[in-house]
Amino acid sequence: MNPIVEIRNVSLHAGQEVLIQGWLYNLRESGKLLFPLFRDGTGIIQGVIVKSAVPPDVFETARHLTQESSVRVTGKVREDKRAAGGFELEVANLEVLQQIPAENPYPITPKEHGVEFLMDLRHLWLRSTRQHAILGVRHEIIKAVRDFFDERGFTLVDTPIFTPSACEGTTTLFEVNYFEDKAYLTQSGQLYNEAAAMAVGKTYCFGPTFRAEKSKTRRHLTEFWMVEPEVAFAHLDDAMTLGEELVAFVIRRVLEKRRAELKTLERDVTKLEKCATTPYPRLSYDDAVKILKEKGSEIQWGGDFGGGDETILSEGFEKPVLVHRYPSLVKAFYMAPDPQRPEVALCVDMLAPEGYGEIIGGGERLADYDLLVKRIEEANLPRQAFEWYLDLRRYGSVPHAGFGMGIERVVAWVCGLEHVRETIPFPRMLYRLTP
RNA sequence: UCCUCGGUAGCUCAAUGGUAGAGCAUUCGGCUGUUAACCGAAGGGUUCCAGGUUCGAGUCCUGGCCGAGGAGCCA
Repeated sequence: MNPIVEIRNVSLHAGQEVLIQGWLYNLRESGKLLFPLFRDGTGIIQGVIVKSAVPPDVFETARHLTQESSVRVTGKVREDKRAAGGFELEVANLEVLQQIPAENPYPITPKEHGVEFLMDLRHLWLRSTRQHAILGVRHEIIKAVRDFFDERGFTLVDTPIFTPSACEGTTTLFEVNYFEDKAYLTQSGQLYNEAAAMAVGKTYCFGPTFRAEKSKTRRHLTEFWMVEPEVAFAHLDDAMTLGEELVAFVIRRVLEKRRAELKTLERDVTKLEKCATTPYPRLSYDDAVKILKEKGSEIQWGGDFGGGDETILSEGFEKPVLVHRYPSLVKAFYMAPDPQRPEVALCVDMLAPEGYGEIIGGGERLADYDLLVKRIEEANLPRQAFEWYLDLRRYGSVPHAGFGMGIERVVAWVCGLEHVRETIPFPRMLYRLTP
């Protein structure tokens, strides 16, 4: 029996006869020669079939293989500079598991396709090299995020996806039936994270998040993944430092482990290399408004940045930039005010370079019981729903800070993608619930 | 919700108000080193839907549906 070999490992088997299990990626033909490309999820290898060297039925079977038909192929691995990847497979035999009929061929051809067509066929689109590379980078980013927090003594504490009410009361939530009651899909693990931080000191949650906003831009999904650390006894500066160290760690890891994928995506890695070290530039909201006004933005002090403003700001820096101390009025009720200037909050947004915009948002939480009660009332939130949250200020309240990082926006930035819809296997958007 | 653009072969797109076409995909043929191979041939159409103008509509008009980009909105 020939050993079953993954294509990524064929170089270890040069000169040996092996078995590869996969799919036909493409087939080129040149007279009595066939060049089938096989993929198996770990890579692509070119096969060579010489008509005179194999039984006639093997040649005929191979000649009629259709794109994405599933096969088991045996053959000898040989180093050859003429093959992409440096190795090719001298095919000796070929077992077809399923031949896709010519009347109903695989719909995604090696040529160009439109976004709508590819999104309708997202379940098949994932097989293409480009999507494959993005999935690999996404995996590496998630792994790096977990390693980062695990190595620093954080405890993963999962927060609920069904929630009884709005966490913040500002954004639109997805409502679901919960037996005789109503529940909402979480928009943030934030409040539960604060409870966890009071229990274990340093915590993070990592899971899906849902927002029912009718946003239709390249930066928005209705379902996306967010990692949210929360640290007891931490202040705004600690959150900023943690954020920049996390992002730099992730960038270093991807540069170290996923060069091949970044090359497939034609990513300019020199731009990422500049972001692999800290510190990142820090900018107060006041200074950011000044810069934006100089560059012609309509922004006035007190207003939140629009998408265009974020782009202008981030384009001024080669590294991600930390914008801190926004006006309290545009931020959530639980943000701690700056004791020096109560009109601004101890919060921070990290804007990725190259116009990718906000990837992190967070800051120091309001630890004072009386002030928190006041803010809940000012925000017209149902006090009763927040009694458990107020307990965190009744029983041993301490300063604490944290943030949320949107995984898809980070993946889009690292991969250099136009749109976040390609960063998640099955995107959920305003007008997209299938497949 | 608003603005802009679009919808023609399985896919990507052409077509001055006057015979609906190309490339890719599929099938067949040619080629012993191809690299999104190449060369030749064939099959393949409710031009998004409904109305209207016209001798004649893929093209112009009205309404609708669907999509894309953006705005608003959005830690």
